[in-house]
Amino acid sequence: MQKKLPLSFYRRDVHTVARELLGKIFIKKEKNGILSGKIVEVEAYDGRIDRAAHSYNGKTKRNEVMFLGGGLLYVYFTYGMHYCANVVTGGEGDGCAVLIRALEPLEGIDRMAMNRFGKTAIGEREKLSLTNGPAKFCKAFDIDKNYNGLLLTEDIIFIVEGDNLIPGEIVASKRIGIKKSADLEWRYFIKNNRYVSRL
DNA sequence: CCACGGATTGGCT
DNA sequence: GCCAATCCGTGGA
Repeated sequence: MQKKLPLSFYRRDVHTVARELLGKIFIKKEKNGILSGKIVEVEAYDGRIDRAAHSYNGKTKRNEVMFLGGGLLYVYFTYGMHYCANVVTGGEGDGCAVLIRALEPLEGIDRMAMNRFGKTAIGEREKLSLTNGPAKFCKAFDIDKNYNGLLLTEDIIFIVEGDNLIPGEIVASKRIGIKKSADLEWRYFIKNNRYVSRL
């Protein structure tokens, strides 16, 4: 097993971290085994200048984890039924985070299938939609508010080295599903990867 | 106190 | 492509 990314990886510029997270392996250790996947799509949020960021209007109970500094997991609940997970970046007080939008499933696919569809026998179409969206990935990995504020250098949820991408493999585009600061091209994804949520 | 709407998804037309 | 589902944080009265 590869070494966990250190705190210093996360405590940098949010766009640098967002781009470098692509190709890396997101891992959750459970009693029954490991769930893992390659990160293929992310979005950057910067509360200092970005009106779409939850942290834009300052610290609240919901977003406080975003202000605690790089290396924490920020999990929020939305639309009355979905969780989404972010990696906090930068320094304390910055209010920056990278939303994990999609993974390519690697280990524990049967358990992801159970979490998403309630069965292990899935076809190609279902496999492709296991983790190709921020709430789908949280459902597959059974990530909810209990994981909010978790330190990514602990032995529960963490990220390790994976594929080394060349700049030409990374595409930047507008972020999905937001109305404010909608023109910023702060979504990054791996070109031609089948598990990206949308083109 | 109350109303609004959201970093989404899946089902139906 | 359109829209309902379903909570709760947030902001205004």
